[in-house]
Amino acid sequence: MPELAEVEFYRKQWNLGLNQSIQSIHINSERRIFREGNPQLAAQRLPSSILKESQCSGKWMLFKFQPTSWLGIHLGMTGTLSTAAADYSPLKHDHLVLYQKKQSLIFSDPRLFGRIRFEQTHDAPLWWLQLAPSLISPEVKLKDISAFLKNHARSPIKAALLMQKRFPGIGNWMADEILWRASIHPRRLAGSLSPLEEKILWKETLTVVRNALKVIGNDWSDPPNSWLFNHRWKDGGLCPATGSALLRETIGGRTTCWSPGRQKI
DNA sequence: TCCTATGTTGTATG
DNA sequence: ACATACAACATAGG
Repeated sequence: MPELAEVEFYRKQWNLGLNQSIQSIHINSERRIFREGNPQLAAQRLPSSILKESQCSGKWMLFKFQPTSWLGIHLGMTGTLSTAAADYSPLKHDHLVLYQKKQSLIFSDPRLFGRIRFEQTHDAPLWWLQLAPSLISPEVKLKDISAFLKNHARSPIKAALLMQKRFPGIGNWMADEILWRASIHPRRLAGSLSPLEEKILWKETLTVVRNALKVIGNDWSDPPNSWLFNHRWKDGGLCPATGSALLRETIGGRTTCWSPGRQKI
């Protein structure tokens, strides 16, 4: 499910456990979920450590534990974070449960596309520091976007928007939402956009990111019906702007929805 | 049975 | 080496 706003929502679910120590942990499917981490080390070090803070970077979350433990979590396609009572019994798809005195913190993921990285370092781990800067940080400028699109000139713009190196946290629905707002056909090649189209694309990217965080990132409210979001999945969906039928095809390897009258090749 | 699913990566190909 | 395309991963639900 998760793109940057949903990831932000899930990250906050564990805030209930801030500044409390871990009593014990439960790990399941560790060969896959910890495929680039170290489950033994996590099982050894997390108990008795204290959850201090967390952050998001794109679709990654990082949880900091005192004294020197870090838990990086990616939710894949179907991962979730939640909390439950302190005596919670893990279900089939619960791959990590951190038991605290007052509650348990749960990572669950039926499809196992998610991943957990555990590190024992003083500072935040290197892989975290090397993630792409947030789209809404001042360091990312239109010229960076423009240069990136030129470097991927022969990719459909839809595929380019899904590349986490430049568009961290953007996923399938946000990419479609951005292109719909910018009135750009998802099959247009990234290198074919005019300077004006690039400018509009970048402006709408920022708008979609900010609005998604505001609406979904806080309490998972439904986006307003004026967004493409509420119309894109169902057969027979109509464009909220033009009222005409939406189209869906696979572009850039993902099901893509667009409004043919508004987004032209 | 077959198709779909808000993601990423390894591999093949150009 | 770089860019692009696509199968593979694993499970559930329509």
